[in-house]
Amino acid sequence: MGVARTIGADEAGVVKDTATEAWERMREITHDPQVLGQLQALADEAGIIPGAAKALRFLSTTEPMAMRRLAANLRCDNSYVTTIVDSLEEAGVARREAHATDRRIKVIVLTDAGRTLAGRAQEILGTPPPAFELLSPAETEILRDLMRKLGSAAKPTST
Amino acid sequence: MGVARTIGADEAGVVKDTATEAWERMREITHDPQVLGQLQALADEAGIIPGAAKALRFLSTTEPMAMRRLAANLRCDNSYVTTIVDSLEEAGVARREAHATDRRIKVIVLTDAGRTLAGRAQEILGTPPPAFELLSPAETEILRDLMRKLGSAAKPTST
DNA sequence: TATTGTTATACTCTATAACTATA
DNA sequence: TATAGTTATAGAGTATAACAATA
Repeated sequence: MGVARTIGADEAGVVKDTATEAWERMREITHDPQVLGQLQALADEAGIIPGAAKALRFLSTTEPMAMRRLAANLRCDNSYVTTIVDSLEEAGVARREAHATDRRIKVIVLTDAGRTLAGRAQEILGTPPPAFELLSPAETEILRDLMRKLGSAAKPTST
Repeated sequence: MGVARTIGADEAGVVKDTATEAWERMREITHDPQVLGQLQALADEAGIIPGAAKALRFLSTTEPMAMRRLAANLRCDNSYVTTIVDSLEEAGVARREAHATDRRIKVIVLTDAGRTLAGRAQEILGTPPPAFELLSPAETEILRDLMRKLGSAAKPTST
């Protein structure tokens, strides 16, 4: 591996095309177990379940969020959000509050400790891995532009 | 949701740099829930647990693999491989066989049905999403090269 | 003694269905 | 009647510790 060869065929006759290789490598890079490990450590330290640490990402900067909306962000069921927010509340990271006008809705409000924690979670998930330093500024821009292009085809996510 | 905003800065004054944006978008694209969905469907159809479908990827082309090695590939504990191979065996997708020389080791051998299934799993996980058609051949090559560069910093993974 | 795999167990992830309160 | 959240429950993911067989 790592040998730049004439692209398009290999000795087994199996053609691994450029897009496939790019895709496989993208998956490998982004599924970095280290990120999960860091998040796990954060969760352990804070006394929350790992799923709650992931959720913190969406609770970080915005105003209080309805539980239902968190479920949409996490693409999980409402009932799991109950579990997550239970964990956050038990650890003193967040609390439920009633919505001002619609009393069916509960919003999730971070405590001060929660805001700090959320910032760290955001940083863990949002910080590019060290390998990005291998790219020149120009290459980084090219990469970003390619990602924008790939992302622009995002599924319509009806509703 | 779904509102496209000016990218690069948000109302809080936080500037999101190029690498961070590239990274976040990469993660979003590669964590496509549709891939998981397809794999889930395959698992349902074959009567195996979803984790076993992921494992098929590593069992596809190679010769019989020791359970321990599958654990390393999946980065999970041996005990979970027991669960996975139980599932594969119950569904008639694979069977355990004794290693020729070291009788502590059991190797996983795919059945004919298993080989077919493994090919499909490989295809699901290895096929780039439709959005890749948005890239020109030249752009695809650039992307692949960038991924090679990023991947070259991969952790040494001793042993 | 060290290694491979299994068993028992426990915690977490996540969803479905039934339910309560509110709209 | 429809919607937000909760409860009960269950299957799946996953790890740790103790164990058996083999090296």
